[in-house]
This record gives sequence, structure tokens and C-alpha cells, in this order.
Amino acid sequence: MTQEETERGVKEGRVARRQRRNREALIRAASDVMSEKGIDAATMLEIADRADVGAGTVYNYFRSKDDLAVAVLEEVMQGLALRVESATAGYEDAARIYAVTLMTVLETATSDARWKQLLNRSGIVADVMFRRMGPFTIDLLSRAKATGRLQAGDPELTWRLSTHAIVGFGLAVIRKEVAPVSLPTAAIRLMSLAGLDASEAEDLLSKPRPTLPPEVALQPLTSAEK
Amino acid sequence: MTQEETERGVKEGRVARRQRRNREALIRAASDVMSEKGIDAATMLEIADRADVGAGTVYNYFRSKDDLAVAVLEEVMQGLALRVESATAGYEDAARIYAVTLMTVLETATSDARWKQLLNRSGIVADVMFRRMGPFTIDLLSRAKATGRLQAGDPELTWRLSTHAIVGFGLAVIRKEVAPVSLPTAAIRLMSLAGLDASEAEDLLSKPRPTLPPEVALQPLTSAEK
DNA sequence: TTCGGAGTTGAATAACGTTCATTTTCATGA
DNA sequence: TCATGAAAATGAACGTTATTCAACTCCGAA
Repeated sequence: MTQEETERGVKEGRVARRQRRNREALIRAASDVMSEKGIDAATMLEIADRADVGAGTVYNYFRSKDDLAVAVLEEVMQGLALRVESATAGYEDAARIYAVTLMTVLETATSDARWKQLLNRSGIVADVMFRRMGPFTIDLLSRAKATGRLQAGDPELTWRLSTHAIVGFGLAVIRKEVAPVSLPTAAIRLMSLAGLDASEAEDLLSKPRPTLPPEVALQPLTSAEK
Repeated sequence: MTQEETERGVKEGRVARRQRRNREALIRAASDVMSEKGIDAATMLEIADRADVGAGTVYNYFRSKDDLAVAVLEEVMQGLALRVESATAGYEDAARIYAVTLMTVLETATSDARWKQLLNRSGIVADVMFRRMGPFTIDLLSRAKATGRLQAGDPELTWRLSTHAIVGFGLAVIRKEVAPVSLPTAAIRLMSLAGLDASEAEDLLSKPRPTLPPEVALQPLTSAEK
């Protein structure tokens, strides 16, 4: 008797519900396995097992392993983006918000255990970061430029270069080729890349930063799945 | 009667000669195949065949496929580094030499056919670029800083961030997400990243650039190998 | 000429991403 | 309630590859 509720309300039949569960379980399982062993070392079979679906089922949801990795990264990146956005919602100065964003992303990239493995596929990570956070950061850069706070040319290009630089910094720290204490220095360099002069950047970065809201965790794979 | 010439001169027996040939042929073959099909799509068997050695022999010279890819990239990068260095040998101003270097690398990364495929492994490319060109560029940045031309903090960190940004720009151009005309803009951004203010950067980049010496090609796989 | 080890070989291995013929699930309508 | 068939799930089988290794070849020294 649910067939007339197609417009609003329940509407979701068992199939749709199962599909949503499968997709989420797959992303969750992939996230776990890939964060543990790295994207390349993660096997589709282990991911499918952990999500409790057959090996072939994965391909009903994702075209390929790389496609699945992208989905995982979009989840991760989206979470970070949302937290940064809400933490800085009260701020006025776009340049300052950008500074906070940079610091936060750099910190996450260098300290979050999940990133350590993911970063090895630097191209994908930078790509997803560009797309997922781009709308937010490019807007910030445009606004900062409009108010004369910085004189960078093309904000989109700036963000493109920045994402790759951020990932590069993360990689270097993880491989212990760069000490974590250089993080603020890196942030200053990235502010300069964006067109802010170094002294002003230092000033912005010395201001207190808002605390991020807690991460909304993905559904853990509970007994319900088992 | 060559055993007494071990000190100097001929010294190189057939074995050593064959080893040198094999190693060079392998790098050459790998460079060809990887530039054609991309690093991942290149198979060890095809590389071995083109180098005219058995499949197992490759592993006497390189620990793994990735190791071979690194060797190829080091060759490519070394060639570029040497050409830039010799072309700018006459210049005095370190900042200007750095500007020329940036433009040259950006151009090579976006127009050389071999780079198009190689860039997909952006992590490795940035890594090798950092190591191979680092001694040169970091020295430039230090000198420019010493003469007060720029106020960047840590030249090594600057170069680390720059290599990844350069690779990111190359990737974006190849995927047609960024038009090649933004190349000079990107160069300006990278000069800012290094601590030079934008107007001065524009000035430097508008100056004529030296023509690079022709590339010294790797030995082609001649009939001798066949 | 003989000998020993260094270097080479390519067939065999193992591991994995992906496909597909078969089976299961379930919304629909009688 | 049941029959139906399309959509989704399944997992065994496939094809591809990097890598290994036991056998073999080649040299250079004695």
C-alpha cells in the first residue's frame, strides 16, 4: 500500500533502500580499506566483503576502482569543506577566511590518518579538492580581490595551483622530508601565491582560528549490515 | 690482454659493455613506450622486447616498474635541467634566471608530447623534478633572497610547493581544463609564491628569453641493437 | 681447456580488476 | 494471494600483468 505515496513521504521501496545502503556501505568500506592500506593496495574483493556484497555488485555502483576512489575522496573532501564553511560563517574578511581554510586543509592533510594513504594518489586528491572546495575558495578569492585585499589574477588558476601545492606539502610531511612545523610557512607561501603580501599574510595567520565543528562520521558498518 | 688496463683506459670488458647497453636500451625503450601509452598502460614485456632483452632481465637493472619509471623521468628531467642551466649561464640576476626556468618548465610540461602521458603519475613527476632541478633552483632562490630580490622564507619549501603546482598546471592544460594562454599568468603566480611581487614578476617575464640549446637525444634504438 | 660465478632467459606464478551467465528479489497487477 | 518479468545481485571464470626462479649461457681467469 505504499504505491500511492510516490509523490512525497515514504516512496522509497525496498530496492531503493537497499541501493542506498549498498552505495553507502561500499563507500564506507572502501574508505576504511583504502585509508588502511592505500588506494592501490586495497582490493575490490576485500571492499566488497566488508560492505557485505558480492564482488560483481560493486560494478553496479561504480564504473571502476578509480571511480570508487574518487567517490571516497569526494566524501572526505565534502566533509572537510562543510566543516570549514560552517566554522568561518561568522567571519567577514574573505582573505581571513581563506587563510583559515588553508591552515585547516594543511593541518588535515598532514595529521589525519586517513589522508596519509590517500595522498599517494596525489593527482586524484588534488583534482577532487579542486572541484569540491573550488566553489567556496574561488568565491573567497574573488571577494578578496574585489575588496582590494589581494591582487591575484585568475582565482580559479590560483586555486588550481594551490590544491596541487597543498597535496605536495602533505606528501612531503608524511614522508618526513619536511617537518610539520613548516606548516605556517607553507600557508604564508600559499597566501602569497594568491596575491597577498607576506606581512599581511603573517598577520592574518597569527589571528586566532575558530574551532571546527566535529566531523559527522559516516555510518559505521554496524550489526545491521552484518 | 686487457686485464692490466684495469686502472684506466679500456678496462670495460664485454660484460660491462653489455650492461651499459642494456641499461640504456631499457631506459630508452621504457621512455618510448611510456610516452606513447602512459606509464600504467606500458607493459614490462613490451619494454623488454623493444630493448631486446628477456623479461626477467629488466629486474637485474630496476627493482620494479615504478623504479624504471623514475629512471625514465630522471633522464627526462636531467635533460631539461641541463638545457636550462646552459641557456641561462650568461645571466646575472638570479630572479630573472628563476623566471626563465619557470617559463621553460611550464612550456615543456604543456607542449612536449612525452610529458602528456608521463604527467598522469603526478606524484612521481613532481618528486623527480624536485630532486633533479632542486639543487639549481634552490640555489637561485637563495641567491635572489640574499640580494634582496625576494623575501621568501625557505627556498626548499618554496620549490617543493612549486614543483607540485607546475605539475598540476601541466595536467590541467593537457586535460583542457585550462587554456595554454594562462601560462604566463601561472608563471607570475609562481613568482609570487617564491616571494617576488607581481609587478616585478611581470616585468621579469616580459623580458626576452634565451633560446634553449637543442635537446641531446637518447641513443635511438639502432640496428646495432636489433 | 676448464671452471665458477655473474648475467640472462622466458615459462610459470600469483594476484587482481572486471565481466557475465545465472539466480534472486520484489513491485506490479490480476 | 499469486504469477510475472525486469532490475539487481552474485561469484566463478577470464584475461592481463608484474614479478619470480630454475635452468642455461657467457666470460674471464687460471
